[in-house]
Order: sequence, then structure tokens, then C-alpha cells
Amino acid sequence: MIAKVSKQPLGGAYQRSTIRDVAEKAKTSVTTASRALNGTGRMTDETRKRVHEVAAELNYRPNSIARGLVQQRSFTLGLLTNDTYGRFTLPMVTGLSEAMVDRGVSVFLSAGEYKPERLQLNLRAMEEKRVDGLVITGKRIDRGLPIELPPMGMPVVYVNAACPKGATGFVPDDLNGAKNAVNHLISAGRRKIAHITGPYDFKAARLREQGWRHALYESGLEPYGNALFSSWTEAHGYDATRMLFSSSDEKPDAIFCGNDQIARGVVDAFALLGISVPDDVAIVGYDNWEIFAKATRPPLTTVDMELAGLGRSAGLALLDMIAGKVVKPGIQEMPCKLIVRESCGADSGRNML
Amino acid sequence: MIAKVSKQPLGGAYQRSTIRDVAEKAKTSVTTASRALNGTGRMTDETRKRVHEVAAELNYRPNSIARGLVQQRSFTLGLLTNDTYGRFTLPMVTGLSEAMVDRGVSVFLSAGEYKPERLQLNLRAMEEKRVDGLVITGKRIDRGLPIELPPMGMPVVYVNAACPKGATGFVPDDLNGAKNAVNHLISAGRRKIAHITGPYDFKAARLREQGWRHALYESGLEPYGNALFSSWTEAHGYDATRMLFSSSDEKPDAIFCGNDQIARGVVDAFALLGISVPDDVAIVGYDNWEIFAKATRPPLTTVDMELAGLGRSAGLALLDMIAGKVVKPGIQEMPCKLIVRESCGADSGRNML
DNA sequence: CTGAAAGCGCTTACAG
DNA sequence: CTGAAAGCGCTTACAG
Repeated sequence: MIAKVSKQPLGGAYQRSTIRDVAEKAKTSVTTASRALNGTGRMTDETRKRVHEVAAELNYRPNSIARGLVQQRSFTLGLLTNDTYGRFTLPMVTGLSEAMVDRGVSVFLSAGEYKPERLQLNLRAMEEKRVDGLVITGKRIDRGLPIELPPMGMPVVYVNAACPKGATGFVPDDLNGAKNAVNHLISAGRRKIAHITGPYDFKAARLREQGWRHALYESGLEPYGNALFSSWTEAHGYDATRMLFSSSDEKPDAIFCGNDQIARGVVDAFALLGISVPDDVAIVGYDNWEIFAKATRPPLTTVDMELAGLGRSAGLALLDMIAGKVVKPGIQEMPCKLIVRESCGADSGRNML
Repeated sequence: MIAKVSKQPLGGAYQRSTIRDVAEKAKTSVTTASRALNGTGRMTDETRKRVHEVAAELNYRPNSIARGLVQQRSFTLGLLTNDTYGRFTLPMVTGLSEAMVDRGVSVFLSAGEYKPERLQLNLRAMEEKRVDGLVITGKRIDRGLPIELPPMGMPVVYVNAACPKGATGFVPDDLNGAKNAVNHLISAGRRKIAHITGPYDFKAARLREQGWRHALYESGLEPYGNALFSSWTEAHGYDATRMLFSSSDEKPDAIFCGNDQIARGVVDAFALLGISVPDDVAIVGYDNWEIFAKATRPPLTTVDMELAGLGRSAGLALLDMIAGKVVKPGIQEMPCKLIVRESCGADSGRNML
């Protein structure tokens, strides 16, 4: 016997079975069918089982639109971002959407919209879709999105973006991420540790620089010169390295880099200079952007910001807010994880926390 | 006077105004308000204008859930992908979602779900949300997604993924993309053009190889040896180049690479070999993955698959299918675009079509 | 333990 | 030109 799975009206769209179909076939009321399917109410196991069987037979899918209308919940979230390249957004949204789908919640993505009007248009579409909450995410922790939120009431969570007072936000703990990285170099015996990083104007760059200083200070070491702030590019790592090694000063035995692209530029410069990594100089990057970190020769030891976990935590917090629970406001700093590969001369294959 | 924008019930969620509020305040029936807002029906301009003013005053947002219930349309799309890294998905989804938001349609993203059960779970969530259609996308054009679609009726479009018979799909025209790239090298005076690319097992690799052969054939040139198929990695480009240049044979004066990572490896190998790019050897990559193409020294001439356009076209086709229009089935090959930078020795700054 | 009925916020024949 | 009423597919007091 073949289950009746579809009723195809002439020329119309695919027609799904409704809860009425299920109720009729299971010889119960719609009320009871609804309760059986949702695991609520009290009824004989026999009734509940029968309803479930019929639903499976009819390939029934509850219409979440109808449910949303009565429950005043859409079981959807909106994600607003201005991170066009997607470097930060994608892992984040992966973690978010995986955690959400397990709870029956789907995520609307608004990607690559960097113009304020476009962002606003997206927000309006999400308002009309009655998203239950909003995740706002950016590519730097010290900038908000140019967007005007709907007047109060809609739960919002910020990820890797500036977060208004009283709101809830999640960012990577860059200070300690950097400290751990530098401590790793120190414990591997390095003493003259330089720092090449992104623009001073980025809070992430300043935090990582602080982490570098703190770790050295705590071990009684001096920083090797000042941090070299500039752009987050390979070119900066490359140029800064050539500059560092063209002087006649005492050379560093390690370089902590503000991101993996810079680290890649550093390693490439050493290759051309004939300086060996990690024998002569140890390198640590930041981001664990695998397409760089793994392709560099040698592969980079680097700090992973655990962006998927960030997305996941933000989503769960948002769900709590939606459920009416009180969520601690303020910025939550989530731990980063050092990924040890070969560029720092320590045991590779071993991951330190 | 301050517009009344919210009614905050005690402890409850933010309460929006409904079409009833608008109708009452504009002193019309709900029917008329609905028609005024939707631009349908006939009525005095005066009435229509009044309704719109009141709606703006109340900061009214039509409840697309309620509308969806009666129109049997959700104005949402689902995107299913197994491209965890997001290299292909992100530009695609950007193009898709930008085109959709302008038409009032939002996109559910299911990212990073590579396990069949997870994909299936996502699909079920989207069925329950009553998405109007599905975009299925992958990272290679010769593989489908391990997913069982709901029995007939739901419009589906495939992007950069294998596409079942009778379905509609969009892929980049890799054959002509490669031909154009090689023709560009030929017109720049190169005659001994080698090809280093990804695994033979990938259709994209085979198509690009064919494009290379065809372009050479049409100009009466011989391919420089056989294409070197292996992995899509920098390491392969690096190793293949060292091999090519360690033999005593006549050296190629150009290398067409199957992707930008390979091209990067090739250029890096030349840097260490002391061979000048583009003076001694010209290089063309594939993908226009800017993080590679622009950071390579010199920056890469490369083929852009116009993934955003692919996403956009797929979305528009899907909308047509949803509207009941007949969409030509089969695979649509979309043109690629050669981006000229400095690695091929032609005028840089000029983009050829 | 079970069900009839109201209602979520819209749209759309149908009637005037 | 305008409106009263039915209905989309559910959930949930309320009643028995």
C-alpha cells in the first residue's frame, strides 16, 4: 500500500495535507490532533500514537505560518551584517544556524549589504516577516551598523560589533587570545618577541597589542620595540619584516602577528631572506583562517576566535530573550583557542588551550 | 505631536499596529485599507492617500505571516548548501539575497551543514516554514547534494551543483572562461602555455582544460605538454612549477592555472627561483578570489565566475517558477569575466570582457 | 480524556 | 467606489 502523500490540484501548486486531514483520518477532533502532535494535553497513548502514525502516512508538515499567526511567534531570526567578504560572518552564521535549526528556528540572512538604505530595507523586510529577534554582526568590534532599529521590543543580540549600552553582545576575548599566543612563544624559549599588526584604529589591534605587552610583562620580558601597526595585509607583514631585518640591530627570535595574512607576508619575506621559520624565528598568527594558516610554509600556529561558538552562544542568548528570560546585558568575552602548527617550533599536532 | 508607534502590553512582547488600527483611524473598512496599501482595487486618490498617511503615522508593518496564510505564499526562499568554507556560497548568496529583498522575498540560509541528516533536518524546517522555493547550491558542478527533495511541486533551482534531468540549473561557463583567459595570453604574445589545475575528477577542471586546448588549437598552437592535474592547492602550483623548471626542456612562457590558489603557489615558486613574473612567464589564475588574487606579487590576472550574478539569475528564475511561468529547464551556462591585473604583462587596469 | 468554537491578521470573492 | 463576511491552518481557553 502506498501512502497518499500529495493532492495535486489541476495546475495549482503542490497541496500539503493539513491538520484537518490528519484529524479526519485519525478519527479525532482537530484539537486532539494538534495536542497529540505537539505533545501537550492529556490523552490515551493509543490516541496519540494513532495521530502520529496518520501524520507520517500523510507526510504531514505542520504549517508554521498558521502556527505563527496564533502564537505570535514566527520561529525565525534575522541576521544583519555588513561583512561583505564574509570572513567573520560565515563561521558565525554556521554556528548560529546549526544551533537554531535544532530548536526549530530558521535564520534569514542579509548578506553583503553595506549601504545603510539597503540594510534598512532588509530590516523592514524582516519586521514584516515578524522575526522573533535579530542578530547584528559586523567585522569589527568597535563599530556598529548604520541602522536604526525598530522602537523597543524586538530582542537583539550583537556579535563582533559595537553594542549599545544596556544591550547584549558577544565578542572574542582578544586580550587573552593574544596573551596565550605570546605565552606559548615564551614557554618555547623565545625572548625577543616583536609584534606586527593591523591599524591602531581597530580595537582588536589594540587589544592584541595589550595582550602581547601583558604576557611579556608578566614574564619579566621587554617588548621587542614598539608594535608595528599598519594594515591587515600580507604586504604589511612582508614590508615590516624586511624593514626589521635590514637594520643592524639585534634581531627578534619571534614575531607575533595581528592576523594570518600579516603572518603569511612575514613568512614569505623570511623565505626570500633565507631565514628559517621556525628555527631562526618563530611566528604566530591570529584568526586561524585555514586557507592561509594551512597553506603557509610552514603552516601557521595561530589563534582561533571560535566564531562558530560565538554565533551559537549569541543565538541561544537571543532565544532566551525571546522566551522572556532575563539575559545579562553587556559584552560577553568568549575565549579564543590557540592552534599549534609548525611555525612556532613547538610540538605540532598538539593544541593548547 | 508624537506618532503613536507602540502599544506595550504589560510584560508582553512589543505589539504592532494591525490593519484594523489603520482602518479605524483612517475611517475606512479593513477591506479598503488592505486595497489601499496594496495598490489594488479602485478608490479615490484621497482615500488611498489617507490610508497611507495613517499607516506611516502608526508605523504600520503588514504582517507577512497573516498575508502568507491567506495567499498560500510565504515570500521566503530556502537556500541549501554543503559548501562549508563558503568560498562559492557567499558571493552567490549575496547576489541572490540582494535581488530577492527588492522583491519582498527573504532567504533562509542553511550553512555549513554537510551531513545528510542535518541537511534533511534543514529541509524539513524549511518545508514547515512553507518556503515558496528552494535554491540548492554546492561547491562543484558535478555533484548533487545528498538530499531527498519533497515529492514534486516545490520549485527548485540549482546553482553550481549537479542538476537532475528536467530541472533548472545555473553554472559558470568554465569552458569559455578558460578560452578567454588563454586567448588573452596568446594575444599578449605568449606561445608556450602550460596548464596547472585541480583534480581530473572535477568537471570544472576538465572544462577549463578543454578551454585551454581549444583556444590553443584555434590559434594553431600546440599545448605545452599535458595539463598537470592534481589538487586545488598552493602546494600543487608550487611543486608543479619547480618540477616544470627543473627539467632541461624548453620552458613555458605562460602558465594558465585552474584556480587562484594554484596560481599563488606558482608565483611563489618563481619568486624563489628568481624568475620574473610577468617578464619571463605570464600567469593567469581562475576564481578572482581577491584575497589571493590581489595579495599575490604581482597581483593576478584571473577569471571571475560572477557568482553574484549567478545567484541573482537563479533567484529570478525561481521567482518566475513560483509565479507559475514556464522556465526553460536544463543547465544555463553564465559568462565569466576576465579580470586583468599585472601577472600577465598586458595593460593592467584594463578589464577585458 | 475530548471537542466545538473563537481568533491570530490578513486577502478576496461577493454584494451593493 | 466601498464594505461585510468567509476563510487561510493552526492553537487554546472553555466547557463537558
